[in-house]
Amino acid sequence: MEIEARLEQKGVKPTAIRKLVFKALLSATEPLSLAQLELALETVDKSTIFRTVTLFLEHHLVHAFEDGSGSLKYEICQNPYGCSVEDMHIHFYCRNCQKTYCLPSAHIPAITLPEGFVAESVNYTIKGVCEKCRSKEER
Amino acid sequence: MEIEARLEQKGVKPTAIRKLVFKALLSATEPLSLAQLELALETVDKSTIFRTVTLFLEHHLVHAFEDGSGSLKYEICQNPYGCSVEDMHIHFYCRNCQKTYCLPSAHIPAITLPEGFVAESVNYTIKGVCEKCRSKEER
DNA sequence: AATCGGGTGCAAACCGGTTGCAGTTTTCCA
DNA sequence: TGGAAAACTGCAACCGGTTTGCACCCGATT
Repeated sequence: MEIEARLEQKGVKPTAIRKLVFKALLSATEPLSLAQLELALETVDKSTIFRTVTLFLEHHLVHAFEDGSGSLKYEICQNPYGCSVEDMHIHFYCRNCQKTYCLPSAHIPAITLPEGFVAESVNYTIKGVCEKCRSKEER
Repeated sequence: MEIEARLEQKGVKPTAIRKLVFKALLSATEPLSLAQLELALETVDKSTIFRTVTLFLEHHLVHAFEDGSGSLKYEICQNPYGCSVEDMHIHFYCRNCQKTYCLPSAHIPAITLPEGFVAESVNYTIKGVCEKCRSKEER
């Protein structure tokens, strides 16, 4: 199975729960928080989910970022063979409906850091109001 | 006094504590968390500091962002007459020494949002290791 | 001086995230 | 094949940052 292979490829033993968590993140239409994962996987304990996504993080299966909602969001790395800084995209968080949009067309513009600084991860998030909510507000 | 004028200009009554908080943020060499403000202003209660910066936020005297440290950082808006999205700069957070650097030379490259989306704030943060910490690590 | 409303301190609640521990399952080797 | 060791999971408690309820205080206004 596809999911199993991706876990194994990164050195993560594909237990039943891990496959569930991975699948939930894969099939979600947006990056998910721990709470959202907990909701989606009612049978699984939150500490297990936490440890699972932490494991995924360490093995570069997913990445995490803060979108301005106050909680971390987790997202599957697009590139199965390693998710580099350049691959990261911008996120848009709607303060009204609380949905987090990926803007995959918008790659994060690179910045030249001061001499000696080393970037390990990048977070570019825009907060505002999405199209749907704005058209509602205007009425 | 300068500080008093800036508070009043934005419709914030300049109480003694508010001036203290504003001054602390102004004179800091980096954006500060609530905990850091609490430390800098030992006589002031943390809930008061919280309500003060929240008030500042509402009146666009400061802006807040999450730098990857786990806590929000507050920073005086550079432009006293309103802090627009274009004025925002990039932050660098060192996971080793936990210092947050402003990279004011690096204005955030603009992104064209999908039709109908409205940006209200922007957060572009890079996490990694700063020059000082890196040279230490290498020894 | 009495009154009123905003400002402040204290304590407690809250919430997302994290950990300790015990029970269960899997692995692996004698 | 049995049985110990290691890995995985659930439960409950904890933690730190943030937020709120409430009572008191203080300055402004009548």
